Amino acid sequence: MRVTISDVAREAGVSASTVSRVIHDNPRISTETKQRVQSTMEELGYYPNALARSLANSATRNLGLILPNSSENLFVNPFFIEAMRGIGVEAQARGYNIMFSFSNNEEEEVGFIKNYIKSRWVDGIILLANRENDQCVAYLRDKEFPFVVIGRPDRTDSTLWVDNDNFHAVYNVVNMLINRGCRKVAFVGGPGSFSVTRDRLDGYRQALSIRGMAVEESLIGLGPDFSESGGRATMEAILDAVEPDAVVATDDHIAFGARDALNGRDLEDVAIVGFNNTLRGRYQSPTLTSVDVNPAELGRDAAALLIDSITGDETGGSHRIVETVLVERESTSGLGG
Amino acid sequence: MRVTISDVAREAGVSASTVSRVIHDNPRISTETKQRVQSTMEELGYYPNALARSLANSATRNLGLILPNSSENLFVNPFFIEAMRGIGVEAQARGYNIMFSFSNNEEEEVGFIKNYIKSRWVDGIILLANRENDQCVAYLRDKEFPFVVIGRPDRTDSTLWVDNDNFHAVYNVVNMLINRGCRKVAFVGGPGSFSVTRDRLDGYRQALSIRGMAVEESLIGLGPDFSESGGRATMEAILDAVEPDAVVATDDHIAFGARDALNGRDLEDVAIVGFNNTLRGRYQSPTLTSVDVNPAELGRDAAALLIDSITGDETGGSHRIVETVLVERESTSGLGG
DNA sequence: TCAAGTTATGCAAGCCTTTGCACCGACATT
DNA sequence: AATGTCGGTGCAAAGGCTTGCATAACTTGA
Repeated sequence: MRVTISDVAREAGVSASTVSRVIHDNPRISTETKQRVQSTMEELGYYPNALARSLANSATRNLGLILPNSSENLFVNPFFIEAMRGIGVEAQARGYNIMFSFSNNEEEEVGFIKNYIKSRWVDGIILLANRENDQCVAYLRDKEFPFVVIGRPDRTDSTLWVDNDNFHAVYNVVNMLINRGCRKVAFVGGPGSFSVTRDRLDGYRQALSIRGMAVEESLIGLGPDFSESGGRATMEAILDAVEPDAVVATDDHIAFGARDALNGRDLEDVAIVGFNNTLRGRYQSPTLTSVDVNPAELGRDAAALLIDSITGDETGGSHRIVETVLVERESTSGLGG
Repeated sequence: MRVTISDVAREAGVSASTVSRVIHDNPRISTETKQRVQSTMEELGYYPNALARSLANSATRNLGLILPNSSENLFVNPFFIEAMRGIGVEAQARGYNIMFSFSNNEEEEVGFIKNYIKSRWVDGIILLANRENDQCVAYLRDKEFPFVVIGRPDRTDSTLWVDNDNFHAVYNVVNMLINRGCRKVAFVGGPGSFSVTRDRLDGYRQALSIRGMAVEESLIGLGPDFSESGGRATMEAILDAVEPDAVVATDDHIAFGARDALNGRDLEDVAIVGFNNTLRGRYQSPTLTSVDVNPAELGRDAAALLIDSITGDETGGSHRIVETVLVERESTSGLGG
């Protein structure tokens, strides 16, 4: 039989409440009693039953993590595992456990969330997906259950979120390209329905404007997804109208597709910058300059924000912005300094 | 306030025990009562509290997943996320939740396991690491706590495990290489302390023997780790003694290192086969033939085995072997049919 | 010397379900 | 008519911890 709080109490000659207060370091316990109880706990090898504890104070110190549509090729990039690592490390450091679910569609995601909440397994939920008009967000908001979104949500009020400064990231990239002599920078994005795409496009436009360069709409293309084939098609469409000297793609896979299209027209010298710093970009020749969005940090901050909110610490605000890092490789090395 | 079992009981005019029995579909409840209670539950939106339930029957329907040393570059290959997906999908399908921890070293891993067990959060544990002489395994065995290992453990008695048939996988690869005309097949492995390395080496030796070819020890090299640099050094050492016409490496990264060494001596035509079917192998030119170890299946089987064991279903045996698949690409395309 | 504080601790209810055992009424049996 | 059987329910304990309130012993102050 397992040793319980009352075993400790009996052995130490006190009541269970006293033992409980010792565990929680309640100041109303005398030093002497505290020490006696502590050594008794040690002696008996007492370890609190988390279930009973959670039941008593309706808080589990568990967080639920909802991973998006698992079948997607999203898993080929290190974003998810890295984000999970960031979340895990932060949570562990603060005494929280993580439960995760893989879902195949939005409906399933909502189902998992519902189950987590109703069965009372978790104190808060982390969403690793940031679709527009997200049902999960809607549900959580409706239930007023603590949650945090990685990626900027549709409505930023009354929602915790963590994201990169996507505007600024692209702004800097475009600025760098202009500094190095590029004059016709194309933008190849993913779906415009994602805030990440819109923010990056805004950064692109702004950078050109600030430098007094006209924004040519024919240099801008948005694809149907974040895939290589989407990038290829989008790039082709741009190339039918105009010939750029540099391309900013909102994902490495899109960038590879774009490069394919460029190569098909013997435009091997066009500079390319991608996003997400994938392993493939690091190895496939020529290696790809890419913006690292720092997924581990995104995860860490998301967990921190959520835990703060659960514990009532609102000093951290409602969101965090994580720095991006431009990793330069061969795909931009042909440019001047 | 949340609706509890006694709310339902009161509303339906029965006792809480009856409601509980209805939930568990106890045959001793009359059909009439059952239906009345069910509609009352529906009406009130009752959802059982998992904590109270777990406390009452000392079973949580949670599984703990221990991920190995997170800082390792192991995460660059899709093995982990895929294995996690397999585990997650199987567990979910059977009504189990997964809790995970990232740890930095073996000691931390044991700490997490200890916490999971003592705080009673989980009913079983899945180890995604398979070191030799693993402290986690030792601890779990000592506590007689249900667990499963992905990768063959040191002692296979009284332990659940899931692995590939590594012997057979390499046996087949070597056989294929011989069939296509190779006569000097080198073996570049990771540390010999891992069973996976030893099994694969055995398969290599056996394949040669069966075909009546002598095993030249100078064609065999084991490296210090599973890294690219390790593979390079090991290959160099082999090349100092003999010139192979094909190489079997026990990991794609090792294979890339080996290729580097070969290229350094202008041996671009040597065929190479790796393991783990990494994304990099798929894209870095020339693309790499590799053995896919089917990590999602490994995860799925591990979860299934563990859950069976927890629920007392021993019919599935104590281990499962997952098929591997050879994915042929350019690195072996120069060979004859 | 007595009321009013303090300080240290215990009591018991509460968190929510599960389940062994007891019970009750109805019907069958002799 | 007395006894046995059995289907259908309820009681209450158990699972282990937390916490508001009560209480007892001691101080303090007037």
